Amino acid sequence: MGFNHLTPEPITIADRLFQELRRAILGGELPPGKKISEPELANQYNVSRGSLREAISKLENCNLVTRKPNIGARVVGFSTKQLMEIYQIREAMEGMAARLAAENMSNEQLAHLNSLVEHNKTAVTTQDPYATPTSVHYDADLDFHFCIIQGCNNERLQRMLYVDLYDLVRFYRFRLNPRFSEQALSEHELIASALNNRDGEMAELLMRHHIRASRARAQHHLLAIPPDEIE
Amino acid sequence: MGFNHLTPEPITIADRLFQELRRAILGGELPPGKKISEPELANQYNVSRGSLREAISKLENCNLVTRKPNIGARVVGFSTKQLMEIYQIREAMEGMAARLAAENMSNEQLAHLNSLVEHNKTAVTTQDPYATPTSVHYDADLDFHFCIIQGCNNERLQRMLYVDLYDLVRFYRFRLNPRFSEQALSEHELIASALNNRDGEMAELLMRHHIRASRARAQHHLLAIPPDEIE
DNA sequence: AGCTTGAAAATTGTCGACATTGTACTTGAA
DNA sequence: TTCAAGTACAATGTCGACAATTTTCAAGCT
Repeated sequence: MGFNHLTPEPITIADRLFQELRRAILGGELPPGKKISEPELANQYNVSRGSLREAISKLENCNLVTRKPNIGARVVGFSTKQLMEIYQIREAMEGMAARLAAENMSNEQLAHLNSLVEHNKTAVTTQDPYATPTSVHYDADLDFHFCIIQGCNNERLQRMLYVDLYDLVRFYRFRLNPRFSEQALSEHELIASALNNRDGEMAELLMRHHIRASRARAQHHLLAIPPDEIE
Repeated sequence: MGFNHLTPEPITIADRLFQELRRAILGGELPPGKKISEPELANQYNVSRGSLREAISKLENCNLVTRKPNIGARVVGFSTKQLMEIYQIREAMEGMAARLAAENMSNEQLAHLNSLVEHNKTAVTTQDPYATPTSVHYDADLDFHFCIIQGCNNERLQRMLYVDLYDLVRFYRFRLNPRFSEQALSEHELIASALNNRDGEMAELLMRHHIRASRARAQHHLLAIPPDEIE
């Protein structure tokens, strides 16, 4: 699973801890809403509580845990409302990112994006049995969005999407485990073609439509799940 | 100056430190790019380095300082490029916030917004000598945007704007000290009227236009400043 | 003079112990 | 039996000291 985005080398102990805990949360070992016990985890990972607290602080930045003074930290909770909120934010921010990418993306980045779309298309049509939705399509969708974000030439927008939002996206995606619809694929193709034409206005429109549609698909998918499994 | 947004009571020492340092950075006591010396500040505020480090961590969340492993923290730097990036992000996020506010804002919130606009209009037309641009108009603009954000009914969008972006906005605004143009006021009126009509589409369009225009005004204003005062 | 090397000083990272706050349980009375 | 208060326990907040790394600066060489 694509955990190694923007995490170069763990220099310090707190950094290493942060990455391991992040992985544990995104991978489901630490369930949503679980209390994070400082003494327990410090013991488990053989580090001091100070370093652990710094790691928790970083997790708070990614919105993967929430802390209350004198009470402690918990893994972020799962809620349909929050998921819908995230889609709204992505619609706005990634729409802008697509517009900027159309204007600023390098030709190399564009070529990479096209190869992603192409590769994904063949993977879907050939119905490779090993290309399960949880492995291939999954990361393919993420990679598509990451590639565009990377081309937007706005460092702060990139950082906000990467560290403030996309860990939450992964958090929900792992738990919802959505089938990657073929409709989403064709939406990707449309966006890519707008980017190839360097049409920022169109790219923003199509990206917003794509994310709104994804939100609707997720909502529809949620209705089919027994309510007791959610939240 | 409006520093007391979303800062209820300093429960813990680290919280208090965070607020004081935040104020120091936004108020200009700690200049952009200044190295943050842990021993020095810990001594100055009579706290342990541990608490100070936690406060610095919180400042990092607000994007007011940047930290590098084994090197230390610095107050965020001033750069025209970054300011323009922030305007682009605000255009996307606050545009969405305006759309959502049109749909979800309570009548009380709407009334408050109207009173803000009205009060601001009279303050401008009467040319009250005490209503200097740095005190009244200043916070008036911030309050206007905050009021709309508060009405958008998307908690995460609110938090992202408040904690991740608006401290940076204050950071730049304090240093640029822009004259509040009458054009901006009329743009506010237009946005308010769209919100009164509960027209989300129009509210988003007008908000985006307003922020894009503000960005152009800021850029124009920057060109009139000797380059050595910037960065 | 300018550059490289090396040691000394300062700064950041890490740790364990103490203080303070929250929590759970027991005990007692209505 | 149920609720309240108090006590004991556990978790978080805070601190000072030690270890590892970076920076500084002075000596030596080309």
